[in-house]
Amino acid sequence: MVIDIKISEPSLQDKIYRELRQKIMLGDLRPGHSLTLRGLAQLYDVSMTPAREVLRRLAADGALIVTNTGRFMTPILSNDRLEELNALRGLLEPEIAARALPRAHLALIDRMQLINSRIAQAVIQKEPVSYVQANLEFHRSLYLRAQAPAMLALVENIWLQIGPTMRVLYEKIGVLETPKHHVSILAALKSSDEQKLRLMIQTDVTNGLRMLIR
Amino acid sequence: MVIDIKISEPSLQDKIYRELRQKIMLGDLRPGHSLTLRGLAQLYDVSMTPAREVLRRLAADGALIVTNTGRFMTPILSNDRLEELNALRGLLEPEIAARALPRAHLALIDRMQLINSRIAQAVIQKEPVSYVQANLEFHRSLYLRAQAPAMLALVENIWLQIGPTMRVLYEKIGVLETPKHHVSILAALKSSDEQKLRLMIQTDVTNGLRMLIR
DNA sequence: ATAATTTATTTGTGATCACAAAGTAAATTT
DNA sequence: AAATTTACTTTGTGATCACAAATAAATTAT
Repeated sequence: MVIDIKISEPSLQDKIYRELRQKIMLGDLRPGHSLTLRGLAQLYDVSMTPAREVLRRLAADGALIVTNTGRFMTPILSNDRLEELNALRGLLEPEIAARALPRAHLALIDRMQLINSRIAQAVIQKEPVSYVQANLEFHRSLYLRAQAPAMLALVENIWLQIGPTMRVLYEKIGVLETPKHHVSILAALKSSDEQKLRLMIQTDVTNGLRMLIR
Repeated sequence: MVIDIKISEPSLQDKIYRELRQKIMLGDLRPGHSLTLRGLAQLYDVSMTPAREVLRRLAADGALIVTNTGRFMTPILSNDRLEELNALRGLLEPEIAARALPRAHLALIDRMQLINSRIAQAVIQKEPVSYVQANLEFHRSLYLRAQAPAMLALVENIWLQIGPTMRVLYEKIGVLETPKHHVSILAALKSSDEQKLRLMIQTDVTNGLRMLIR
């Protein structure tokens, strides 16, 4: 009997998809940035076929919008929409954080503390992209412990939609300060205080935008 | 000056996408039902190209899962996953309902009452599909008033994921009774009682599943 | 008979092409 | 100089094909 090791290599478009998705989430692309099939295909040295699938998938995710003439671009969010998306963060993230709390052992908290120092570094060096990246990683590393994949998927979906807009907001305002509620979040984790954790996550998300949008 | 009326006819794949999406949401397809490119293409009398895009978009929505060998099928949800998705409903739907409350005038309530009678009819005739359809329409007609498109999109996304599973659950248990909390929801709307509305939506969602899953 | 192997069929992926619609630049007219 | 028309380029859509991997069916061997 021959044992088959399943390799199941990721298809070509999957790699492009993940790469572009990451770029959008971290704000590498500005709002209104348009992407073309042939442009993307050329960039990754593939044919139009994988390129179009990637763009449509991202559009299905809300990472891109499709103009009424079929063009793809990163979304330009109205203030209303941005606030709605942020309200969703404020609704979902405290819940998923609370679910992660019982499973958040010390090693995780240490790692989050480390990530937090990376955020501080990004503030000093005034690098909005790595700031956003470290900030999201701070939250994600916690949420992963919730073992709630569907919930995390929704949260990341929202991050994806606000990515480009967050970038320009950070650029405009400047990354002035390290998120002050992160230490409170860490404290709430250490003391296993669910109510405090929910509140701190909530305010971190809410104030994060209020600071930007004024 | 000539005024151009933009027709912007929906592309061929958009029609197929919406149709299939609806089918899945309403439970026309059972969990584990597999869809093939050529099968779908033949069914709608198109080439493989539009068919594959539709399937990938639905997969991006979570309406379909992609096996590790690239096949498409409707998801078979574990109990954990189903409960997680239902918890998300319980989190999101009260919020969006509360947002709709100030805008819910009498005409809407009347319409919801009408839909509710359709649900009762479906119960009598033991038609799970039209039961699910009317039930979702009851909720959606309310949520539409919230003017929170991103929030509604997330809610519908969840409905989409649980569609096939709900169908079989209703088949197994049988559609025994009209959802008893709907009248309370309508009452809360009439009296503009936000707290009651939130609670009733919440219990309607929660009990709906508990009834099925035992 | 049952398990293992071979053969045949089905299936998704990526490439290439024609085509029409949309966008852009240039030219012409008013 | 401004507006309109014309010509040109870019772009997404859908179709068709070759190919390799996966699945199903048939065959052989134990």
